Amino acid sequence: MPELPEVHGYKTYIDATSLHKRITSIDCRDTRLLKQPLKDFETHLIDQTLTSTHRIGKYLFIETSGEKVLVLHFGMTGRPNYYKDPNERPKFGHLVLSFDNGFHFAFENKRKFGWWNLTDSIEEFKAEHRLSDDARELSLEDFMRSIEGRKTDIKKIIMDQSVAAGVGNWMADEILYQAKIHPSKRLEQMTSIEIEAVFKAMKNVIEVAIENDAHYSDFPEHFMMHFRKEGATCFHTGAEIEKIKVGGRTTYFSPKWQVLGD
DNA sequence: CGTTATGTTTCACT
DNA sequence: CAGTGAAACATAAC
Repeated sequence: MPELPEVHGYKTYIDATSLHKRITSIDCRDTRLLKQPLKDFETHLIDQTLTSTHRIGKYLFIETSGEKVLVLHFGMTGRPNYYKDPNERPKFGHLVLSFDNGFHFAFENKRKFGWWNLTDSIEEFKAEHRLSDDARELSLEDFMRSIEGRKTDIKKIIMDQSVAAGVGNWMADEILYQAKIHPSKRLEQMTSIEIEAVFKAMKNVIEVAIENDAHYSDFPEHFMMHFRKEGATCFHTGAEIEKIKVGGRTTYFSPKWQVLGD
């Protein structure tokens, strides 16, 4: 379930398990997960080691002892899995790196929307993909600058990876619930106070989610993740949560708490 | 069987 | 160029 906090956890996991071990082989069951030919990955990764990781939004960059940087995106259903016994290869571990210590790193991807790529530099990749700074690091000034003049729904704005890298669908709903802002509120109709409230809520949701290892049931009780579903009721108002579409994505909000105004 | 799902990219229109 | 809505990608789970 990878949005920023989940990928943060994956980074910690990979740092603790998979660095500084010589890569002996790559097993790819489905090359659709690779943005470049398998041969390229083998050329650049075999006999090398993973040396460090950097996360920007939902993207994880893994530097290697070779020339290239490995880029991972987990899609909607990806996660890493480090294991020893080959029989423990996860069902959806379509892509596996094996290390000289006998352990394996599986890139699990049930729905195959995740992928691997190779890049020369993180900065280059970031520019090519118009990726903003990570939402956790982003300054209010940069945030305000990048949304200036935009005319669309606030939810679409905060989910735009060129505005704040890392905010996905559940986080956007949570952020707007915490900020008491209707997801369809047009940016051009918002006051700077409201926009700042959204920014602060974004920062808070990220920190709370990371503190709790993205484990939703451990979130504070006033967090929407506990009632982000049809038929559930809002913690603050007791009113029923509504489900709508915003920017093509399913959106949950509390109509009495997040009032659209006129 | 039909619907839905945490994401990104592309494309045809306004 | 900015924004919109839909489609495409692929597949499990309800």
